[in-house]
Order: sequence, then C-alpha cells, then structure tokens
Amino acid sequence: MVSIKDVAKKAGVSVGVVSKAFNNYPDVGKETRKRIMDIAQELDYSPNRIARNLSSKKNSAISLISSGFEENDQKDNNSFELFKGIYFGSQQLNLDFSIYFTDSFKQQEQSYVQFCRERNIGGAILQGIKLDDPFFKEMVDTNVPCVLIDVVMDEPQSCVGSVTIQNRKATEDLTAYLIERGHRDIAIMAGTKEAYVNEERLKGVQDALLKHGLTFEDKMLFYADFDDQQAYEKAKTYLKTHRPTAFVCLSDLMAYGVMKAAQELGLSVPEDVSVVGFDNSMIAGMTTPTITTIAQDFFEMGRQSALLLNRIVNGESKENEIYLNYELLERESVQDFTNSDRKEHES
Amino acid sequence: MVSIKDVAKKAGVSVGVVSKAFNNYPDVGKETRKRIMDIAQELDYSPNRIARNLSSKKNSAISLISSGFEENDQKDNNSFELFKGIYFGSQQLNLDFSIYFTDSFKQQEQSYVQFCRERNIGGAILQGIKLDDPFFKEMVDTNVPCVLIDVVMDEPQSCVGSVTIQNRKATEDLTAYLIERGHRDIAIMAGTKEAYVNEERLKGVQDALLKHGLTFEDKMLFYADFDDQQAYEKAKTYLKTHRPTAFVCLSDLMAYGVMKAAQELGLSVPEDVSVVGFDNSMIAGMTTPTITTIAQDFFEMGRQSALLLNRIVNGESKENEIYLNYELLERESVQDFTNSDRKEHES
DNA sequence: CTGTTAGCGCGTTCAA
DNA sequence: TTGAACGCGCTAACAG
Repeated sequence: MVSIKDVAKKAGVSVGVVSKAFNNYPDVGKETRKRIMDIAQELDYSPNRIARNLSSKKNSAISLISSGFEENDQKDNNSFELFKGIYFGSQQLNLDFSIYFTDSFKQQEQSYVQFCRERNIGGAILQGIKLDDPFFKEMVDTNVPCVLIDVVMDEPQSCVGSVTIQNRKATEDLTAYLIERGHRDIAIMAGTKEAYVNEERLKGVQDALLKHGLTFEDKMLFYADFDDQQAYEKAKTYLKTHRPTAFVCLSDLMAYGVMKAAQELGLSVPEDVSVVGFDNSMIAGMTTPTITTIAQDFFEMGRQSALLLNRIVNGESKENEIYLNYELLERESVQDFTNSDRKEHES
Repeated sequence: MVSIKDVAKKAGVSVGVVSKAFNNYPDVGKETRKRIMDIAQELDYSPNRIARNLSSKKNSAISLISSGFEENDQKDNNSFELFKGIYFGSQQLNLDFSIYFTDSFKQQEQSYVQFCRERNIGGAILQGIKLDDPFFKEMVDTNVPCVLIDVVMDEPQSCVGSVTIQNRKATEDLTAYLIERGHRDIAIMAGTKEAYVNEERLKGVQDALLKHGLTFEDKMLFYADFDDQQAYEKAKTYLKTHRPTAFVCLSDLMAYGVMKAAQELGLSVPEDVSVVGFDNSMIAGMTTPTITTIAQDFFEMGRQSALLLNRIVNGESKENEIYLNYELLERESVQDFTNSDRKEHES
C-alpha cells in the first residue's frame, strides 16, 4: 500500500508538506505542491480516510440509525429512497456514511452513542425511533448531533434537528378534498398508535372534519399498524355492515388493503367507496384504480437531513426544523359527488 | 472521550494488557481481565474501531458497490432487500459495512479500488456492474476480493465469487409451465440486452421452447430495459395487431406493464392473454390479477454474499459460486387451456 | 502473566 | 516555505 511516506520520499520532501498539500494549506510552495500532486497521481495515491480521521480528530462521518425498518418496509421502498437521499447528501459533503439498523428482535442492541463513538461518527440521522427510546435520550444527553426523520421534539434541543413534511396539514388537505367532493361519511384507517406521524396525520383529519362541521367518531377509526393485510381485514369486517363513502388511509399500503377488501366484497372503487392514501409509494400508481394520495419526496428528505446534520455538527445551523413540501396527487380512487361529469369535461 | 489509556490507568495496568483483554488473548490474568472489564464497563469504554483497524492492518470492513441503481430501483425494493441482507451478513461477521453507489450520470466516478483503499476495505460486493467495467477489471487485477451479484464470470478468478440463482433454469421452468398449460404462441418481454441475467433468462426461455418443439422467433422478442413503461408501450403496439396467448416477462415490473397494456386494450388477463414475471417483487402480489412469477430471496442473496466475501478475504473459500434456490410461484395471471376447471377442484 | 516499545497513516504544532 | 517531532487510539512484538 502506497502511503504518504512514499510520495514524500519520491518528491524529496517531508510527509508534513505532503499532508499540507493535500489539505490545501496556503503555506506550500506552488512549485512543490504541483510536484507533490503529480507524483501522487503517478503513484495512484490518495490519503487514507481512516488514518486521517484518527489523526485530525475531526470525525467526517455521519450515520443513519434506523429502527424497526424490518416490519413494513419489505413492501415499501420509501426507506430506500430516504437512504439514498442521505447517501447523496453525505457524498455532496464528502462525508463518510455508515448505517446502523436496529430492531426489536435483536436482543442485545448496542447503544447508539457507543456505535458512534467506536466509529468516530459525528452525528446521526434517526429514522423510526421513538422519542422515549433510552438510547435516543442518551444521544441527546451526550450532545451527539441528531436529525430526526418525521419526528419533531416537543422541546427543541440545540443538537437535535428534524426533517419532515407538515403531516397534519397534509391530511387536513386530503380530508378536505374528500369533503369538498361531497363525502360526509368518512372512515379512517390509521397506522400505529404510538407513531408520531400517525398522531399528526390523525389530528389533521380531525381538523378538516371539525372545520367542515363534521364529527370525528371513534367508531370509524381503525388501527392497522401501517400494514396492508391488517387494513384489509379491518376494512372487510367493517364494510360488511357499514357503507362509508370514503376511507382516509394514513398510508398507501393500507389504502391498497382497503381497496382490496372493498373489491372482494363486490364494491367498486371509487364508485361505491372512495379511498385516499398517504406517501405516494410506488404502489399507489400501480393499483386498480390508482390511489389519490399525498406525495412526499423521501429522497430529498434524506438529502436535506444529511445537510442539516452537517450544519448542526459544525454549529452553523440557524433553523433546526425543516419542513419539506408535499403535494396532493389526484388520481382515480375518489368519487366526486358534486359534479360527477366534471372530470370528463376537464380532460 | 474515554480511551484505552483511561481504563489502563484506572485499572493500574498498562495499555497493552487492556488491549489483550479486549482481544481475548489467553495470556491475561483471570483476575486482571475481570478488573479491566469491570472498569471498562464503569467508564463506558469500548475500543475505537477506526484506531483498531489502523493499527492491526486487518481491514474488517466490506463494501457494497452498486452501479446503475438509480434507474429502475425506484420502483423496486429488491435492491433494498439485497442491501439489508448484506448488512445483516456483515453484522453477523462483525464487519463494518459501507456502500458506494455509482451511476452513469456521475461524471467523475472514483475508482473502486481507490474507494476501498481509502477506507481500508478488504473486499466488495458488486451489484449491477458490467463485466467490462474498467474499474471492475482493476479490482480483479489488484486482487481485491469481490463477490458478484447475479453475474458469473467466464473464467473463474480466485478472488472473485458469485451469488445468484440459476436464472436460465428458472425461465426454462417458467416457460415450460406455460407450454404445459397449452400455450404455444408465446411472446417475450426481455430487459436490457447487455445484462447478464437478461441473457441467461433469455436462454432459458429458448431452452424450453426448443425442448417442446417450438421455435424461438425474433418477431416475438421485445426489449424494455426492465422498465414497466417501456414494456407497456411495446406490448400495446404489439397487441394491437397480434394475439399471443402468453407473455414471458423477464421481470415483474415489465409484467405489470404488459398487463396494463392488455387491459387497456380490453383484453383480460389471464383469459385473453397470460402473463408471467420474474423476481417476485412486492408488486407481483398486489396487481390485478396477481402475477405468477419466479421468487428469489434477495435478502438471503445479500447475506450469502457477505459470508462468501468474508471467506474469500480470509482465503477459506472452497467454492466461489453460490446458487440459491428459487421457486415458481403460481398465482392468477396464467390461463390453463388443458384443464380449465382443475383450479376449481383443487382449491 | 505484565510492561515497554514501536509503529499504523496521517494532521499539526513548533522551529528552522 | 519546509522539516522534525509528537500524538490520535490502538495492536503487536518483545522483554522481563
């Protein structure tokens, strides 16, 4: 392995100068620098980042700590998009990026700070963690810079940032969209009770309902753990005895489950029952009918997280909460009662 | 940051002993070892892997080098499964795992060996690369251990392994499945010409056709780049003037595209045209009808890759080519002409 | 069994 | 502008 010594020797200078040349120090002779660089190229040398980190004490590495990804994401590529976004963000910043998946089924999980310490990781992006996770608390206590995906802390911490969309506003828009099209009898397929996004999205639905003078009834609220199968089962049971005009589903996967239940019962979507989803997962555009949903850009979310984390690490962050744009994507799964032939005219 | 010195000092021993204690050297007093471990725990110390790697010169890290993932995988989570498999495999071996995504659109890509050298990476798993990739050649020339996903080299190299399924056999089975059910007029939706898996799968289709006395006609072969949209367009054009009884698609995504085309033309699947796919992507079970396909376990593929790579790195690999099992998954997208009511009876 | 020493490859003083 | 020396946190010889 060719090291800094080799190029120093060949260039007839000391290693210190080579190091400086590579780190853009100003006090290196122009002529010398060029010679060093040429020789480095010739020898196919590039500085070892491992050693560099160790020596400089600057940890130019960030990490994604992802919890509970196992359960749902097999059917979803949102996490992967997020992941890629983080990767590209860190590439952009020339940071090294490592990951740490942690799961409920793993018996002896390692503390997040320990994970970071062992690898000289300067900060982490946390996905899928719960706010009461003791390891997360340790991160905050130890002042390890964090960026949370889709979670916002009650009391802001200087070392903790958040990247998310306005989930509450998004479901309010989504529900209002249904109400404006004449829907009054709206059932809700929620995800996991404890999840932050679930709470937010649920509030949004409630907001819309109340604003339009409708009531939020517990009887019409179901929890399906963001899982299509569970959504399918709950919807099927419910639809056997009730006939809401629409389902607001807090994820596309669950929307798929609901549509399947409806269709198996001989109901057609959206004529007999409308369905809306959330996320714009890949499947949302592939089902029959395609699902009207809230589109969010997970890749961008990941990228922004990396950038924000880097700012926090460097103490140059002014605003620790980033809200990304979302978009209501109109597709085929909603019936418009107010003007059923408008669609025809418009297209 | 608490380092090895701190625990050495507190334990009243030298750093050497602490190091040995942590690396399970036999020549450490039982009593001393316990004291050291206790103090380490108390101080919340764990060895820094960065420094450890640097010092030991053992690079306990592997990497996934993934090329061209950008194009199709947005719609597919196979890559993510693979990725998770590799992660779990490396976890199992207590290796550090890093990734390197590279893309056609990235102008100045970094050489793979350089990437590895900078990070003390002992070997890499390569996905989506082409055999004539100069960077890959460099890896082989430099003797960097590699494991190829879904590609098998013509001439085996001691430092190169492969993990894949018998793609050729799989499509042969798949095509035979159609033929046995009375299909004779079979169109083929292939992926990308240059891709290794594409070639293999194509050969398999041909094998089945020839074995059953059918001919392989170029007129019925289409290339859609593993993309659903392209498959949709090609199928639509073709179906306007021809009526094959079945489409063999070399990926589920393309199968989806073909089904969509057929359905938009008023044909029903499988009554008017049967469709089979490949991969058992998540969508294969969610379309209407669900897609009969070849299921392969990408997670396991990733995990096996990590294990194999580790063996190659340590020079303990006997067999460098691993063929995983696949399974023909019967679902709803195929019409059985020979015995149309058998299904009823069986279920 | 334990302590000492010399690096690993590099960044960063401080002199020169 | 350059070189020598030290240290990052750790492992691995080699003494003792």
